Amino acid sequence: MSGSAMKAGTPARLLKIGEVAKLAGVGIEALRFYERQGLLTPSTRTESGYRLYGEDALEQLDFVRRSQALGFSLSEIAAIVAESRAGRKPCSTVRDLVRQRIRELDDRLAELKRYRRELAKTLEGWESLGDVKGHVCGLIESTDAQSPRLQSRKIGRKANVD
Amino acid sequence: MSGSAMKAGTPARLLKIGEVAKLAGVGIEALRFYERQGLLTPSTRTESGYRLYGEDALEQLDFVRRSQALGFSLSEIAAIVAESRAGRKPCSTVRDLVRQRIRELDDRLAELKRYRRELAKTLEGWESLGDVKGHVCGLIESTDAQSPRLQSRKIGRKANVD
DNA sequence: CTAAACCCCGTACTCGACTACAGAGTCAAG
DNA sequence: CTTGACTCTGTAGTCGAGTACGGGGTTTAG
Repeated sequence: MSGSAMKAGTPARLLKIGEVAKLAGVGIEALRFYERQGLLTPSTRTESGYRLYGEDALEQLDFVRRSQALGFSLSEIAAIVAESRAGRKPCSTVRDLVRQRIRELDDRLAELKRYRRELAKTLEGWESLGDVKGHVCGLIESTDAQSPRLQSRKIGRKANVD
Repeated sequence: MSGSAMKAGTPARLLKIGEVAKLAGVGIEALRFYERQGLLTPSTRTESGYRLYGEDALEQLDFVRRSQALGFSLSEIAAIVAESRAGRKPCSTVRDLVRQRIRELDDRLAELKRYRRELAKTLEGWESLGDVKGHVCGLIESTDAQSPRLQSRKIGRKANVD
């Protein structure tokens, strides 16, 4: 990621929050927010209280972003980070987390595929049908005879634990 | 779902909110909420104001639930419902919506698959590596040399429109 | 030296999809 | 007739991941 060209000459320059934000492509407020969540602590502060981040902050941020993308919530990420910072190997914890996430991912993948198929089928149906008016075009009903009883209504992630 | 066995003898019996809730497996509050959102209006009210739903309410709810599962937001669904109730064929609108959703779905599917692969790879790496402590186990970094630069950081659905 | 640009903190707001609660009225069984 | 289950309205709270704002202090370029 274009970051291996500088190695000598830069003795871990400290960045102010705005620079980090710009470099990482996140908002300043997000950085402060991450700090509150224990996700990314500036390595120092100036006399006057300005946050100063080491360049590793960018890596850390990347870690956060990528973990997020992989389906972890900020609090999970925070937990991992905390573990790791406590010197304890977060590996087993993290591994469990990851295993679980993989399982969830598989489920969601399957679901999404099913939905995709349904949508496509529905669409086809309409296309060949011309315009029936009124009634909602039978959007979903009867595309599938087995009523797949969707269990994760919350398509976003992680149905709320009832 | 098991609803074609009653056809004669039941002159579209009216259901009270609690019955609908039970039959549909949603909370009463959710039904009232849906009503506020224009998603499901009871067909009548009693003198005293009790909501009375026809049996089609169950179908409608199913429609809502399934549309949701297919990735539509409640407001999109409401729009569709409104269109259809206005007598105008929502089909073209809906078709566009659906086409778009399919595209989005494909993207998400691809993304998820990629993430899945990454996760699995990471996990493998750990498994073969034993426990390194400190540092976050290289959770993500360097699993993939091409830095897939994730564009939809918001994995939930529909990155906020910048 | 001054003004613009940057940064601080704390609080409050956003959005989506609900859920909870308070206080009051209604309905069916015993 | 009373009790308890059910329903009404309206407002408020939840969760996640931030964003926005107000009222300051600080740094830096000109």
